[in-house]
Amino acid sequence: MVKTVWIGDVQKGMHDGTSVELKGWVKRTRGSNKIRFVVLRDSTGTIQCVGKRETLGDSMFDLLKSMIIETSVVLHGSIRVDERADGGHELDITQVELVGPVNSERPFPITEADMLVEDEDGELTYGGTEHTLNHRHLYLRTTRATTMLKLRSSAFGAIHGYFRGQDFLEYQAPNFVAGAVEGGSTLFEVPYFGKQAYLTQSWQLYAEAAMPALERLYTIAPSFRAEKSRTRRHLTEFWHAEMEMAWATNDDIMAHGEGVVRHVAKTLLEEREEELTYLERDLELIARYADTPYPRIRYDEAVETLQNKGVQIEWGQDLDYSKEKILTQDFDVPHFLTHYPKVAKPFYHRVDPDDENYVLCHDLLAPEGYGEIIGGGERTWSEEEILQRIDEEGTPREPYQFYIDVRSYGGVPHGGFGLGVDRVVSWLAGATHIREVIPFPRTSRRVTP
RNA sequence: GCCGAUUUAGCUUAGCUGGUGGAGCGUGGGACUGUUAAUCCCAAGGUCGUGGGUUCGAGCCCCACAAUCGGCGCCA
Repeated sequence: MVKTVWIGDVQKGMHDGTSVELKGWVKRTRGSNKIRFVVLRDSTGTIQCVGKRETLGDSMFDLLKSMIIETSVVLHGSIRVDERADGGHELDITQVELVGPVNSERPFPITEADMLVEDEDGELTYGGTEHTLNHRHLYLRTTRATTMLKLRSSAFGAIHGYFRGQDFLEYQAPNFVAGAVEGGSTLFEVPYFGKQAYLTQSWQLYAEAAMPALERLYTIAPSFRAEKSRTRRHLTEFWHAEMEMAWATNDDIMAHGEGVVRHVAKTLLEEREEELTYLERDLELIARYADTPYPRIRYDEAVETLQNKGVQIEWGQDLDYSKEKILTQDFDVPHFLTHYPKVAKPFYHRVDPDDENYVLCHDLLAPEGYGEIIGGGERTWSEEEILQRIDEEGTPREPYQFYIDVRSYGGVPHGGFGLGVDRVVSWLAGATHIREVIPFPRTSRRVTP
């Protein structure tokens, strides 16, 4: 039963002239009553398989003819180099085994036409129709979806590789929580044995609790935010790569943020050149994201730049997406925005000791209009300061008692960041929408399938 | 929460000033071919999102509702 021959390897020339059995799914068929071409697909690629009536015999040839799109099959035969076949290799079929049939009255509902839908501006959109979203479980088999999932896998691997290579420990926090990290309005409420619980928005508060124990820690875990955002960069459930580090400054943390993003870009180039090429990504561009240092500018400079460009903005205002987009136009690699005004950020950000109007924080903005991919900074670490900041904001102390306690027993300077993994993949893949890079996207209007 | 748009066959769509709907893909049948999203012929498949209104007559005009999509705010 174990599969030993992979189509990707066949197309690399690893089985030329040998007899093999190929297991996979029918992607497409064409042919006549005498010769039949079956394009077979597996997770590693596609290959054209040829069957002739005169060699297969009538019953097996008719069986081959009955295999419609997405039928699962085992095809036996020999591999031959053939320029006429896409990919350069071909299987001469000698035996046909039907594994899982497809009922022709209910054929595979995703067709080529679904892949090539133009919006009003003539731009192609992918998998964004109601039909493809309703059939997401089947849409995943399409080349584009599979390609995205491969990039995603490599990105996850790269993040783990980066942090483990830097001696960070992987650490898990609960997903049921009692308090908010961000604003309370974006919490998903969950009934919890007669009490009110929420789905976590971030691993951070629990990571800070473990910071004095582990000192360098990270995770990749889902976070949940009940934002009714309707944009191409928002999900209600997204995968959050977060790190927390003791004895670290804002600059130290940014260095890791830059390090991990560049490492993801580098890994995709190494592991997924074929997929990036399929997506028509400019490999030199990705190489630049991997090799070039990311500039750091302060909030004040950003505001000044925007004002010089004639954008209406006042000091103290948060930088929304439209303004981020104008800023990113000046950069061809991601760049950091640092030192936001205290009034624009929540209590856990540490106030800059050099100027109490600012906090020691940073956002990393991706180019090409993809926007914020990292938010992080130094944490308010002394007990007095955290109590003062919580009270200032009018946030109740009670749900955060454990968070305050951490500071009562040997608090130290520390910080960390959260990275939107889906956003990073979306950006590096050049996706038209973030839902392209996650198998079952959760948005404000969809939880199914 | 705000703004805009869409809804016609399983899917993608065309539809003229209002006069009972065309195509491509897919599916079935046939022809033909070392085919490349094959090609050619034929067939099945539509209460035009739902409800109401205007009209002699509504896919098309008006109202309501629903679903979906796109953008903004907010964020990763």
